[in-house]
Amino acid sequence: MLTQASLPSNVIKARHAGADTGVGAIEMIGTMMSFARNAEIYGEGEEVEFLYKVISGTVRTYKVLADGRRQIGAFYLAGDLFGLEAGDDHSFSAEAVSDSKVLVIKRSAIFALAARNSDVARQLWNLTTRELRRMQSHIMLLIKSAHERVAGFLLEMADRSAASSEFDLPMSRQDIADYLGLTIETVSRTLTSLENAAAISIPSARRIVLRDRAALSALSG
Amino acid sequence: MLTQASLPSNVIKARHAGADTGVGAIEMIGTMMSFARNAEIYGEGEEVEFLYKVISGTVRTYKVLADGRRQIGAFYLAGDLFGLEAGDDHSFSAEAVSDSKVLVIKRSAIFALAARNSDVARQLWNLTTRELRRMQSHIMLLIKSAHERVAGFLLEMADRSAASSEFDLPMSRQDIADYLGLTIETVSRTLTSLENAAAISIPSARRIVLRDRAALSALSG
DNA sequence: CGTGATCTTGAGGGAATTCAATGTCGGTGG
DNA sequence: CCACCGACATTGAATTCCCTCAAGATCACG
Repeated sequence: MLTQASLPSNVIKARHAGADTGVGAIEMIGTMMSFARNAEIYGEGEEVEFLYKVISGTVRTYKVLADGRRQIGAFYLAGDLFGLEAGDDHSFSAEAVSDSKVLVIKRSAIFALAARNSDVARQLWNLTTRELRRMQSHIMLLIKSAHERVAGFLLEMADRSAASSEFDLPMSRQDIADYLGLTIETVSRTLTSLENAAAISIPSARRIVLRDRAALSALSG
Repeated sequence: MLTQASLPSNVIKARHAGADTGVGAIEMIGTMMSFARNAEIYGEGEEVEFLYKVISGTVRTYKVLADGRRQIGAFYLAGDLFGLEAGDDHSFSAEAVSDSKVLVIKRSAIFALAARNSDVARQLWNLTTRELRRMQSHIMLLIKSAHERVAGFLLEMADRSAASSEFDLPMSRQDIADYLGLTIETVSRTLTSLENAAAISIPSARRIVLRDRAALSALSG
């Protein structure tokens, strides 16, 4: 356990239920920070200094290619941990999709903790393997057709939301497009098409109701 | 499929230069096995029991969707480690692309070693982060155009080959297509087009000579 | 209400796929 | 030795899917 003296004055000792995410003690020490919509949390190329936990809101990680194309690597919802990357520097940038509260934990504190506490080490490992699985399913999405990608994305978001058959999309169509490797128009048209096929309904642009999960699953390849 | 019974009698204590791959002691104990072209090394859904090091030949990991589409997750060349996955079960299958020799190491032996030897633990971590980076760049490939994917793939293979400007492709066009999320025809056409553009030459189907690496880089997005 | 941002819809074109045929290479048996 | 065969690769033609460019529609917010 770290001593009070070793921490900045504004540290909050926040206690959260860790069982749901399986990460326990890691997030028990950190600083709460707020980020406005579209605010940068960290930038590509910066040193990896912190681990982050989304308390409220949504975060996206992304990379911009030389020609301006943007690829979104992941969306992180409330409860998700992010910021742990391969190597010492961030290969992605992170931004708040909507106004967000994020618990910021010093990486060095975690690694110090992990060295002495095998439970923490295992939690770090769990976090990493979860990230690996996430990337694998992202790859499986990206090889599919537009309909399959969008259907798969909706199912993923539904699984990650509390109420699994009805939820709000925190991100714009552009964000979804950049996550799925499609254009904004294709995303929009595909959503409309899924609605016409009675697989979903879209009471408002950001609200999704799953009407026929089986049809969506079949569509998602 | 491997059985535990096949291991004890013929264990080889193999010593390899570990500096190049940064994995040192991990591969010092294991069993050498040979796999014929297209032979299965492990199957999707099987328990993760071993870690593997390619000694010679090439290995592919892949997943087959319900409708028969195959996605190749990665190619592993001589010197590469593979088989370490998120979770207790393999989410991909692994096959020999060409006749291959593979060093098979018990997972439990490695983890036992890692528990006592922090150097081994760090090597395991390095292996994992390398896998994360590989997946990230795979994702970045998959959002691009066919020309960019193929150009990027060739550059990747060149970097991983000894002679970086001229090399043999161990895998078929179908393998490349399934790795890049394209059809075999598109891969073939794109290679021909790159040759016509004087970026590469293809003395034989499996042989690639990089003629204009700058052009390829530009093409690869 | 206006104004800008976001989203949807339409028309047309281009890129990749599909279906089909031909070409090439390595191995095997006559 | 070489002719044949099967596997692999290339090429062609037509189609489909997604993108681009463009115009409206809707929504959030001052």
